[in-house]
Amino acid sequence: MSERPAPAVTVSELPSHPGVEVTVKGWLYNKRTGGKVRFLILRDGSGYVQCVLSKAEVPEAAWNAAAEVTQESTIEVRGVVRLEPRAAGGVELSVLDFRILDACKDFPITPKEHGTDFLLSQRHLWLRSARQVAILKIRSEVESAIHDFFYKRGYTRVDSPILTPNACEGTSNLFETEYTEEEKAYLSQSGQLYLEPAAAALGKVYCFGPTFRAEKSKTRRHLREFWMVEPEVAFLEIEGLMDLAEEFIKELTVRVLDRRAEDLKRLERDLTKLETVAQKPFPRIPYREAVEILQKKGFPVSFGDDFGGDEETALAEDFDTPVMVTRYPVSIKAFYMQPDPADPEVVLGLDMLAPEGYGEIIGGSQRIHDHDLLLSRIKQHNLPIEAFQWYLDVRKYGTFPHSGFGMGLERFTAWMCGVPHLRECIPYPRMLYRIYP
RNA sequence: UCCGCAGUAGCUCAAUGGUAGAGCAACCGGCUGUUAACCGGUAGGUUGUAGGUUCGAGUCCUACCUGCGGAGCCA
Repeated sequence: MSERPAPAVTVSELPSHPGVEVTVKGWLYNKRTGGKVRFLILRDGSGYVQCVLSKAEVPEAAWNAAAEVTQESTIEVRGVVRLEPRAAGGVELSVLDFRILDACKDFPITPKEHGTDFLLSQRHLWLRSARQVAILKIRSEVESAIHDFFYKRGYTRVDSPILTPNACEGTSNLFETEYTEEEKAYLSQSGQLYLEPAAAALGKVYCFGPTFRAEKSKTRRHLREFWMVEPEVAFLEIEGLMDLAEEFIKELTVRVLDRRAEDLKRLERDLTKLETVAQKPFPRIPYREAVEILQKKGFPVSFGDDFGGDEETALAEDFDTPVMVTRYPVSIKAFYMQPDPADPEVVLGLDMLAPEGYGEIIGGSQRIHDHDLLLSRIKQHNLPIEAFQWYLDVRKYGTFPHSGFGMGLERFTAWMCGVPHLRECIPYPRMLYRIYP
């Protein structure tokens, strides 16, 4: 490169430096070569810029390097920023000098179609592609928005343990690991039970971290390791919980629309579908009504049946916002959910179903706060009372009504992005029979 | 775990039971503005594995392996 100094900038900063000579470092995304003019598309993580080399205006070494450079080679470009309507993004670099920092040979992922098996085995390299970059940026935006949402409202983040001594809810399969020679430990499948005592200490709390489910699920809506955010609030009851969940989803959606519109466009997401979400109230349908709706649609369901994916989609398809289904039968929900005093066959719980077939993004409930009722539920579910003694203590020492929900980060992100499969919404997906890379 | 589908060049896919092919990537050459650029050329193969049927198997049969889609479960 020339000895002339030029400020180093990122691609995202280029539009604010028109006419200025700058240096950009990154990787070659694609190139198009001609006899007198050559185009190099540079990516640096912040964006993409087309670098234009004219044979007459660059050193011969730079001109030749532009012909040789291969996809994903590390490169350095010195050039003048020019506003150019012919270039994607509206800005390009008129190159003064160019050099290859490291020549990349045979990058496996070419700018053509690939199958998912191949791409997943190359996930560490797949991350570099434009679509994956956009999804990861949106995921990161959602994570920040989650923390901001709770911080603004006076919540304290309480990290729940990942190693736990037993099943939190006693139902799903857990990943088992050796804790000591005598004792097993299990990877957490929910922070909720640990958050309830924390709510007694801090009032409004939330946890946000990885969650593990060892079920042998093989669907687009499941991962074995995923991230879940779980608020838990003292003295909050079911109606307030529904308000919180709705406010939460709306705020996250608006945040993504405001700050990541460009990434959504790259994913060809229909923005109007997300804008609607922020503007309209979310319908709240009691389970008993939901059963009637499904029966009218021809589903053979009756009170006491749980809803599968098809039923969820059928319920959600009538609305262009998420819909909350509330007050499920006691028999199909977790042991800790508070029965409805007005209708003891159902619990004060909610599932929020996203539109466009994205399914359940939130599940939550008011928790049982009566010690003896919770104790009888633990017995009914054949759970070991000793293991839940500490959990019962929340009801023993100054009990209080409280509620919380869990939201799956990847499911929400998938819906925002309009991506059909969760595996693209986490950097390194862990799925049944796939843990590499 | 169950049901269904698939496995051919680095990648994406073709090939009636009868000589394994194309596009992209790679390599060589051409092109003054390209937008997954284009044009010409070169090279690239134990058709997932093992067995079977047949004069002859990528193709038909059996088993296994791997992956994909879905169910159950859930976020």
